[in-house]
Amino acid sequence: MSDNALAKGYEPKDVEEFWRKRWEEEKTFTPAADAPGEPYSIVIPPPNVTGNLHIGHALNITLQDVLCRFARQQGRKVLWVPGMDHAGIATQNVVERRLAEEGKSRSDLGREKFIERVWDWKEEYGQNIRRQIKAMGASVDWTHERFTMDEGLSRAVRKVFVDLYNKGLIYKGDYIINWCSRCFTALADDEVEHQPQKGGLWHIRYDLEDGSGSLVIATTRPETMLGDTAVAVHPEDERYQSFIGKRVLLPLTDRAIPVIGDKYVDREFGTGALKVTPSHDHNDWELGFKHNLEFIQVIDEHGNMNARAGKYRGLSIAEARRQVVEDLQALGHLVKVEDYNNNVGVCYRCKNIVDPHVSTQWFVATTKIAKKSRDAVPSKTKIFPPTWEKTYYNWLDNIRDWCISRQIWWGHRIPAWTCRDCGEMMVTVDAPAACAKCGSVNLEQESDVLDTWFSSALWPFSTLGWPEKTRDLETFYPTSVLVTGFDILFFWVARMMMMGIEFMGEVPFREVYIHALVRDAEGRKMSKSTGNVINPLEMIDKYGTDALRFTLTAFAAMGRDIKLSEERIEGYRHFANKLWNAARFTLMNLAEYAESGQAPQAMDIAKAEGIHHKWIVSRLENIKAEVKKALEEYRFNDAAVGLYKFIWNELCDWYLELIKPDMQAGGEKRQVAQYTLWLALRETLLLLHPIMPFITAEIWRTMPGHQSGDIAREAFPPSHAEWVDAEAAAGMELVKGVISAVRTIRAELNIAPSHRLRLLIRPQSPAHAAILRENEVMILTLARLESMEISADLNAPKASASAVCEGNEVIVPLHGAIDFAVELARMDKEFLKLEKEHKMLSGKLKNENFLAKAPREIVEHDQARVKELTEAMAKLDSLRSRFREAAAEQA
RNA sequence: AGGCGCGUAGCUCAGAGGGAGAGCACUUCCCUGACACGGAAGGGGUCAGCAGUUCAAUCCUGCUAGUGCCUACCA
Repeated sequence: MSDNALAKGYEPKDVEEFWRKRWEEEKTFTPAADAPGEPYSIVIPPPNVTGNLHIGHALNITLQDVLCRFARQQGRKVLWVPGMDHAGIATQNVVERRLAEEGKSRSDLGREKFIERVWDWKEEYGQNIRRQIKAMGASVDWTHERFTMDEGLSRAVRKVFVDLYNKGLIYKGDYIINWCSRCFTALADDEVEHQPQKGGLWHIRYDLEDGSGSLVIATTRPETMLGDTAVAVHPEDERYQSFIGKRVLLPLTDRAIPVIGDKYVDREFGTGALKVTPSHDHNDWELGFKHNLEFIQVIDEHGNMNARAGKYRGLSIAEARRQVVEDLQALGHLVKVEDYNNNVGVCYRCKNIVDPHVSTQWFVATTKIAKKSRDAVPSKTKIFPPTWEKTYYNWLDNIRDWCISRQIWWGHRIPAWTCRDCGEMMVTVDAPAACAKCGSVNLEQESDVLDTWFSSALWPFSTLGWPEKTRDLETFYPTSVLVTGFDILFFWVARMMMMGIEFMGEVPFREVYIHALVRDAEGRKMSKSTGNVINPLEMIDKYGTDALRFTLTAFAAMGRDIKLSEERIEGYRHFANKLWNAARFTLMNLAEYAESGQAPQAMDIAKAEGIHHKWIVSRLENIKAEVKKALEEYRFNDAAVGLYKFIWNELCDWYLELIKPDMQAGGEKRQVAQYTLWLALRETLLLLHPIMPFITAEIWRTMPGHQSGDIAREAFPPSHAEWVDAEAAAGMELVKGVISAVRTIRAELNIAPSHRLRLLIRPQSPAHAAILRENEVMILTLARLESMEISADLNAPKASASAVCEGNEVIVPLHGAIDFAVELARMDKEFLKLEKEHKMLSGKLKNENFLAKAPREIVEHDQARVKELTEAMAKLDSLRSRFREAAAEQA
């Protein structure tokens, strides 16, 4: 494409490729170490390295990019750090699946080989993610790219681990965790999905040891009774009060277990008596400690009954359940079985049922450090929109210690070594050469790795070089804002807050902007399994990146879900094309500057001739302020929609049309129009650039005066208070109104566009007459008139179509075959509209309370409007009567 | 169970305590020298229901019925 002629329609592909390459080669978005300006920084929420970017990422990236580009325009020193997350379980899963296709399992390879394999995959997939981030036009600094398992970050992870351990904030302990016996790993609470499932509620009779009676418990998991160590009832439950303190015989076993009282028990549920299995239920675990009960594990980590289950040993959970129920029935202990639907926890990746299981795990004592993070909001970190604060508080207030060990291979291996000889445990950043206690070199490292979120929690400072005291860290920490979806507010945002405060002594970000979740047309979360994903790359391919970005930005109203439809993207592609063509028009009309590449001679528009020029710069000034304010307040959609309306409905629909006569007139008129047009386009491009970087960059470099420059390096257009001109704006409204009135008459009466009309105007005032006369050429052109006559006492033919516009009678004499009925209907409709408003307002003005209590401006405004309406109605009515007479004569 | 949110034009969604908006779809006319990915002119909504606060409510408050999400739990 040559530099000075734009193609007829906007073709995004080549343009985007050109700019992606140029921005990358020129390192446009790498801030110079000595760059001036107040630092502004964002760390990207690192996408999963094996994932594919979905539309949610596209939204996330777009919004961050809008902020970064806007910040650069404001003269800030901007750093946007890109990177990826190793996503432990998810990534290992992907690789394991691939191995399975080759008929291998990870144990075939062994730990080291397997991890090598994962690194290979990482390189391959990482390239994919990188390409997608680039496709979005993200102005990240690739020289700062990080990976949660690169060397620096791994070191940061170990350092944090060791420090927390030494402070007593990391500990190893038994805990009841969610265990997936298929993946053979612990799962965090948020890795467990709940699925409704049909099951039963078994009522089982337990007899008192002293033979004085019995009680019936209800359970959904009868097989766990083998591990029961108590029965709990509500202490105020009259049915069972007398049982408390006694013992019952546990059927199928030879054990007697106590009956305890605890308010936790829900009297309404089941029988009101609860069997307590501390080793196989989260709540029972708590009860076990509270009441000092015995902990008996009857199920092993494979999901099979163990030796403590006696004769049931070796059975799977399902088999054991069947067998236990059968035996209970045989012994007469089974009272009844009800159908019961409950939610079972399943593993989020393999959908296997997750069972509570006691095992030794590592924990971060988040219960001890959560408060500082809570207190930092909103004083140190503000959350937008603020409604999310409550959610954040709620989570931190109910936080439990964080289980950070995972029984997988891919991830940060826990930096703890145990001496095989003396059992001493050492927690150190670097592998110890020998046991600190006995000197043995026979050491073994923990096999578990850390939860992925552990390294993610350090992201804001680890990516900037911590634990070294780097210049980046000094300059860019705390980061300016974190942009993310609410789905990871807890396990990511809150944890970053904790770690940032703990290790940097300062919150990781000044602001958090929570954006919507993108859902499909039915409002479902997009996911690969439901097959409802909208692939951003496909959208980019079809409609261009800018159209996609604009759509996402226009949709990004705070706190709402986005139901994206492809039609919407298509609609905004039209917008890109519209802008493109406005640029073509501009270049075409600046032909004489093309050769020299010089900008048109600057002039003072505020003092120039022509209210249309004054009007457009006045409007430009408004939109400039509007966009700036909107972006500062994270009202992305307001910025986008405001620009859309300005560009399409004002710049294109009116201004470009209004200056056509000037361009043809030549001379000074043309020069003023050229300069103003150039200026308006220039500033509009700057305003739109953060949202639509590619098309604005491309148009920018073809404009005279820009010497093929890069709009990404330009500042936000300065404000010009002197451009704001209410008078010009009002004048233009009048001119536009008259033109529209004529157009309406033409359309309703079906008058061919090629037919030039005569226009008569009885003006509302000499001032109005003057404005209309001054702008005669524009009116003639845009309304397609043969002539325009303005006079207070002109003689209008009776057979005229007419309208009233701001008190001016607009009259179009008709000749030839006129459909009187159509015109009468039109005038009636117009009159009715006025009448309706008049009636409403005058009614309001008769209300004494309104007059007494409403603000004066409102009352005055309404009074003025009523006066205006009254006049307009009178004029319209008289015009209508004359037309009726003409109609009668015709008949 | 608790928390949060939503109901506005046929569809997808903005919006503000005082004259109801956009995109797409629809109707009529037009290939007018930037653009048919276009232009001009239109049609279409008791802003879920009920009650309250207010001079004024679609916007604030409460309730009802509906709907969605999040968190916890469901022995």
